[in-house]
Amino acid sequence: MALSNSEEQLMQLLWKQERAIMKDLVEAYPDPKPATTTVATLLKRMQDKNFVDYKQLGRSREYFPLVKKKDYFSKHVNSLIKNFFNNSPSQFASFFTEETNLSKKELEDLKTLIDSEIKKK
Amino acid sequence: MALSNSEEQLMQLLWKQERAIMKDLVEAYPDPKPATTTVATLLKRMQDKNFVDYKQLGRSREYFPLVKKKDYFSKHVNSLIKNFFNNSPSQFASFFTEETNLSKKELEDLKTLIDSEIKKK
DNA sequence: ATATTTTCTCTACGTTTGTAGAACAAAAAT
DNA sequence: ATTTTTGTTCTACAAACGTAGAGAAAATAT
Repeated sequence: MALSNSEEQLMQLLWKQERAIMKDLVEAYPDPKPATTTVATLLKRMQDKNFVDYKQLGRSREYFPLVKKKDYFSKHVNSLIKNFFNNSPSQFASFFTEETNLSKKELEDLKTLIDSEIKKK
Repeated sequence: MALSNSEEQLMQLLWKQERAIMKDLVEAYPDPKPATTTVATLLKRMQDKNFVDYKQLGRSREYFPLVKKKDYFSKHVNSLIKNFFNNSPSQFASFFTEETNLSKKELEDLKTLIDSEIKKK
């Protein structure tokens, strides 16, 4: 099952911290910070969905992600591509290149990168 | 306000058809098709959210999107980039290039495309 | 003219989400 | 030892979602 929006937001914080106890997580929120119980509820639900787990550390729990950001992200992009671009990554790529405002330098870098990818093939 | 998942699915159908009456939309669904009332409800909610409008056409309504697929999509990508790549499109681009399995030809094409973007700057 | 089909609105209902209080346990501070 | 802080679970509750039936109006078919 997928993460809801507010769960995903919390997940971002957890990815950033790698492992964290409740307090750290609550503090990492921008103002207005949610109630601790809110975060607790979210963490619980995320455990049920198998996105996080924890290790009992003395009095409190150290939470950590069970899913890598990269993997999670990949799925997102893939479903975007699937839904919006007829499942064609290259169609997506060209759209992206035209629409996003990359600077000249960024474009050059990207080109270099693509070159090295081509070499790998 | 954003579209929910099932609303977005319907939106995809509408974008594909450009303008469509209820029946067309229901039929465009893959099996199992939802009840017409379900689609009607979704369309209503989408009107409230200002994503679609309709024109009375004889006995029935011809629905059409108020938001371009391109724009809608841009927002998605942008928020992805914001959330996952620290707001750096080029970081996203490199991730994308490495992770997606583009063929050699697709990569070449992309390179050409980037070149023409560079020229525009 | 009457029956049938199409479409729409209203209503509904179980589920998921966003948010948090109450209450309790354990640890830390005094 | 008593108070305070911290973290957790349970419970709650309104809003949003996914889905669709009932009923009415209008168009079409017979």
